Amino acid sequence: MARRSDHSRDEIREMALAAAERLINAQGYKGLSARKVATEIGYTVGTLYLVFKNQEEFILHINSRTLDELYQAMETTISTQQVPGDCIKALCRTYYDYAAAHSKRWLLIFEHALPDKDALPDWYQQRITRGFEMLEQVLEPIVATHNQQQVGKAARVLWGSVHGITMLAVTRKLDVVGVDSVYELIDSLVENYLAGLTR
Amino acid sequence: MARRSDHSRDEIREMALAAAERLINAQGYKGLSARKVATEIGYTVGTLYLVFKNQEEFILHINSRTLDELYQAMETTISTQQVPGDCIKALCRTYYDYAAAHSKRWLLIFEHALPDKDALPDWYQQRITRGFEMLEQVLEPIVATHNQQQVGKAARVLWGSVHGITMLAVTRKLDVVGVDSVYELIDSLVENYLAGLTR
DNA sequence: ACCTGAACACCGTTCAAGT
DNA sequence: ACCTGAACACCGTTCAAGT
Repeated sequence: MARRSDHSRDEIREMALAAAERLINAQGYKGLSARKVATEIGYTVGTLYLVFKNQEEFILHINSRTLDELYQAMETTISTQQVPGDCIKALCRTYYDYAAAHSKRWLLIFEHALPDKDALPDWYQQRITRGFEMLEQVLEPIVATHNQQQVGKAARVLWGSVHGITMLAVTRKLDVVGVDSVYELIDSLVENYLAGLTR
Repeated sequence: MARRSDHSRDEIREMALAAAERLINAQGYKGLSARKVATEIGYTVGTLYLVFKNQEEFILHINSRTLDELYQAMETTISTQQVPGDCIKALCRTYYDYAAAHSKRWLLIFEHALPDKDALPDWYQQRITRGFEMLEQVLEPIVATHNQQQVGKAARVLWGSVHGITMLAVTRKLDVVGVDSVYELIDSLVENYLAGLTR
C-alpha cells in the first residue's frame, strides 16, 4: 500500500465530510469518530490528519455545511413569501423545521462550545453574520425605526429567542407535543414581540 | 487492598459529584472522565460503577445539582423583588447571570441530548417542571388572562427565548460584548413580549 | 509524494479475584 | 461485602517506514 492517489486532497475531504454526515444522522455525534470515517471512505485514520488539522477543525467544516443548508432553506422561504408581515414568521418556522428535520447535525453546531480563548475562524464567523444580515433585512421594513442599532438588536433578540424555543423543543424539554404546539410558541413570540416593538 | 469501607455509598457518591464539578468548572466537560474522578477521590474506576450505573446517569446527577443551584438563585431573586412588574425581568437576568457565572456546568445540562427513545427519569423531569411552575406563578398576575393554557404558553415562550439568548451569549455567537448588552436584549424581549401579550 | 501501520496516551465498562 | 486490577474494545493523534 501507500501512495495511491486514487483521489485528490479535495475529493478525500468531500468523501470524509459526506461520511461524517451519514454517521451523525444515523447515530448522533457520539457515532462520529475518525476511525469510523476513515473506514467508511476506505482510507486509514492517518489520512484524515493529512486533510484536516484535527477533530475540532473537522467538526467545524461539518457545521459549516449544515449552516449553508440552513441558510439556503431560509433563502428559499424568503423568496417564496409575498406579504412582508408574514415573512418573519415563515422564516422562524423554517428555522425550526430545519432543526427538527436534521436534529443531529443541527445540534452538533451548538454542542461544542469552543475552548475559551479560541476565537472562531473568520470563514466560520461570516456564516453566522450572514444569518443576522438576512434577518435584519427582513426586519427593516417592519420595525418602526430604521436605526441600524435598533434593527440589529431586534434581530438578535428574535434569533436568540427562536433558537432557544427550537433547541428546547428538539431536545424535548418544553413539555409540549407535536409540531403545531411549537409553531404556536414561535408565532406567539413573533406576533407579540413585534407588536410590542411597533407599539 | 479491597474492602475498605472508609466511606459509605452515599459519601462516595457525594465525593464523586463534587470532584466532577471541580473538573468541569476547570476544564469543561472534556475534562471529565471516570478515571480522573476516581483518582481525585482516591478510589478505582470500578468503584464508580458501584455507585453510578454509567456515565450518562452520573452526568444526570451532576446536572440535577446544577439545576438545584439555578432554582435556588431564582427563588432568591423572587423573594427579594417587590414590584411584580419588575420580577420577570429580574428573574430572566438571574437566569443569564447564573449561566454566565457557571457556564461550563450550565452548558453540560444541554450538551447531551439523550438517545432518542430514552425518556428523562421522573426525578429529573420534575426539576424542569418546577422551573416552569415558578415562571407561571410570576406570570399569572401580569398576563391579562388567567387561562392556564395561555399562562403556560407564555411561560414556555419566555423561558425558551431567554434560554436561547443566554445560550448564544454564553457561547459567544451573538456578536455582542459585555454583560450590559445581553441585559439589553433580555429586557427588550421581556418588555416587548409582555407589552404585546397584554395589549 | 502519498499513505500506511503501528505506536502512545488516553477513554468507558466489566468482572474475576483478593481481603 | 467491598473494592481492586486487569482486561476488552474503543478513542484522537503522531510519525517512521514503505512504495
